[in-house]
Amino acid sequence: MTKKRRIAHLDMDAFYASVALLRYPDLRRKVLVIGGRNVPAPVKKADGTWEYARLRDYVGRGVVTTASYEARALGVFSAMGLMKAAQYAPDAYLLPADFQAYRYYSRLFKEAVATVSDRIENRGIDEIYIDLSHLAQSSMQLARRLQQVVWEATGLTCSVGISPNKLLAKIASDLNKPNGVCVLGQEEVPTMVWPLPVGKVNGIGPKSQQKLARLGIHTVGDLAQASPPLLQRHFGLSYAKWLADAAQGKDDRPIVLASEPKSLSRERTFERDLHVRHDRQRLTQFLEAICGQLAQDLQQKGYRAFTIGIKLRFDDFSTLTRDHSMDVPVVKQADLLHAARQCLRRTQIRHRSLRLVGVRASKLIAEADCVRYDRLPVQLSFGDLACLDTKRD
DNA sequence: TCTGGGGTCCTAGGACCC
DNA sequence: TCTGGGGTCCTAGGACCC
Repeated sequence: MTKKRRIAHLDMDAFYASVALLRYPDLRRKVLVIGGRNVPAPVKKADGTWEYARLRDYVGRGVVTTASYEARALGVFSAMGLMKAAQYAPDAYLLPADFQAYRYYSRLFKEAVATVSDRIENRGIDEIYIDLSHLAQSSMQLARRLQQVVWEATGLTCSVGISPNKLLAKIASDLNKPNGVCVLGQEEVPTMVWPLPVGKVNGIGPKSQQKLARLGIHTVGDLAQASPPLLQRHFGLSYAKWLADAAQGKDDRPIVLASEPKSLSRERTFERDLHVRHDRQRLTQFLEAICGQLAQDLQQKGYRAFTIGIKLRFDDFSTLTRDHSMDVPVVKQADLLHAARQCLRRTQIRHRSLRLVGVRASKLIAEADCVRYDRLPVQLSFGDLACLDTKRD
């Protein structure tokens, strides 16, 4: 019998937009959208005020990264194309993303949270799970305390959900946003969770929502009442079981305190589609640049990769991937590029137009663990290496 | 006026091995 | 003279998340 857990989910409120407001406070309570490539940074005028880009002037393929709550009220949401968002909110102020600033404030708020509990699972730049099981205070006290330390460290608000597991904590943190607190117990699942649309459950995305809707399942309550064989027929054994558990608020995933990256990647969507033959030079330049960035990322983070893959997105938005594995891990731009070209050779794309090219490094090995590869002739395989090891020892 | 960029995980089929 | 069965690794695609 394991001790009852107490898990918090802490979610920063409109994080990118809120960080921007720290620097540009005159945009507070304004309709504000963050996103896009080539969005001009604000310009300081002679009188000391700032001049901002407007959403209606944007041209390109960028999407909304974050919309302020005022912009959301007009129907603008994350991942929406900026040109489409401009239809809903043409007068919105538009700021480019500033990832350096986000990383800085991300570190600040996480460090502040660690003073309350250091059992933290990172879920990206603006949210975390926190294990509070070992603490004595009430959940409400802890939630308020978390909000307080984050506010004091950053001047930013967040929303906190506290529950017996990650699934419910995530749902809870969303219930009273922004600057909200919600303590949600297992026994409240029927009254608080069942009325919600299935899409509120982390793990049920657009595709599954559509499929569930076709079965007449719209709310979590509908899902809780669905017959197991029906779910199994449409979603397969394992996902059906997960769906049924989720509808009951059951989830025993642990808090993961540390993890190593599984892959690193870089990709680039072009301003206009590029034809594989006619725009060959431009494509080559992009591919080289992407491999250069990825090589830099690998070196900075201290990894090499046994597998390099490419990702191509065509003008019809369909996607193709190819992987190329090697016996010796690579990290240099020229080696990434060579591997990427090996992938490209296995495609038939001469007559197609591309909107995106990406390169991915996977099967990573820490730099510290592959010093040995430097001394080996390239012809030696991974298997040979194991032999050498045993002989040496 | 369609749809970014960085990730994780799952599935399914084929190769390969015993 | 028609063919097992399990395990594991690899690749490709897709769903999902922030």
